[in-house]
Amino acid sequence: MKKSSDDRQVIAPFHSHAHDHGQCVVDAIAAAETCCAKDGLSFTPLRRQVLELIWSSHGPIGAYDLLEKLRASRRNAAPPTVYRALDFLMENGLIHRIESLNAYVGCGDPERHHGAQFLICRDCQCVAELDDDEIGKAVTRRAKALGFSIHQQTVEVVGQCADCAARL
Amino acid sequence: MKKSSDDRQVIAPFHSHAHDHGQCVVDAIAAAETCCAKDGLSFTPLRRQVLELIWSSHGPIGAYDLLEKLRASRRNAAPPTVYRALDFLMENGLIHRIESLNAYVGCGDPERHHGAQFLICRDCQCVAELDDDEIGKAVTRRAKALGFSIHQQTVEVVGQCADCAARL
DNA sequence: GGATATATGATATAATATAACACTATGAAA
DNA sequence: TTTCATAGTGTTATATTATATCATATATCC
Repeated sequence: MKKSSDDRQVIAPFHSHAHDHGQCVVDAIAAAETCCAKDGLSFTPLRRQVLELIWSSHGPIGAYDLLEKLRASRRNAAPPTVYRALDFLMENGLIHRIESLNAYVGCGDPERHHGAQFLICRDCQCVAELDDDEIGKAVTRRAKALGFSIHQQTVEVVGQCADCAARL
Repeated sequence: MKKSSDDRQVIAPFHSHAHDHGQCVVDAIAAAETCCAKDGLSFTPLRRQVLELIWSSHGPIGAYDLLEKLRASRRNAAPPTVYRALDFLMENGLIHRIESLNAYVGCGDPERHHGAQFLICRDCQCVAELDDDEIGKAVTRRAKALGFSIHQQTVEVVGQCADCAARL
């Protein structure tokens, strides 16, 4: 896919439900393998499976929905099973938590530590992950002016994506 | 308080625990009265009391903490009692919900419809509410480039405030 | 006053997340 | 090789946050 200046900082753009999502999942797992290997983290079968399920869901997914899917192959999975995997994946930048949805999405660029902004479509529930320098810098500048040192930024924008605007 | 260029867009700055917070509460309630009167909303005793409790808490407060305080004067208050009041206050811009804390704070500028960014200190739990044009515009610009129409922006930045940096 | 909408009371339950303790496997230290 | 330490998972229980539902009261409008 050719990049235009407008999507240069778009990590995970909005994409149609028609694209080859299976490939997205495969690529994401491969990237996670690489990350974990590099950092000496143990990417266990459980963690891998949870990450696959998150990517497979094609959008933010809640912990309990995840649990239900997980139970297809692990009959006795319990909430901690899922939450521990989620904690691991978040700590290591493989997924993000969308606070306003109590849900989780795969990170489109796990190998790079980055700020993130999410555009969340309230109609189709799809999420675009951005890493917009301008936004990040504006936040940093203002925080600095107030003597505030940033630990973590969460930018969540709820609205309607282009596809839904056209479709509805 | 004299305004410098740096706090021009700061709606509710970080403030020491020593300031006259009673006055903040009184002012906030007065502003809410004005807003509601202007918009023909019924600012009932319950809603007023919940707003007072939120402002009195001097920082983000959770629904169940609020419920407990509310029970001092309303023995049989239940979760819906609080959540309904919170819904009213949010819908009408009198408070904001901090997603990453599951908590609520009074809005420092209820009479004006505005975007909001929050700097949340993880040490003292204080919150600064900003309405930084640059941040808002950067978000808007990028959303526009993707054909995304914004409904609501939540910017939450977790870190350490200047006071805590000096104190710890 | 009666109809309608709005607000609150009251009970139950849903949805999200964590605590605590037990068990296993792996690998390092002695 | 035994012992110890650690990381990962299993299992049960419970905490925390939020909503559904139906009943009752209060205000408003005609």
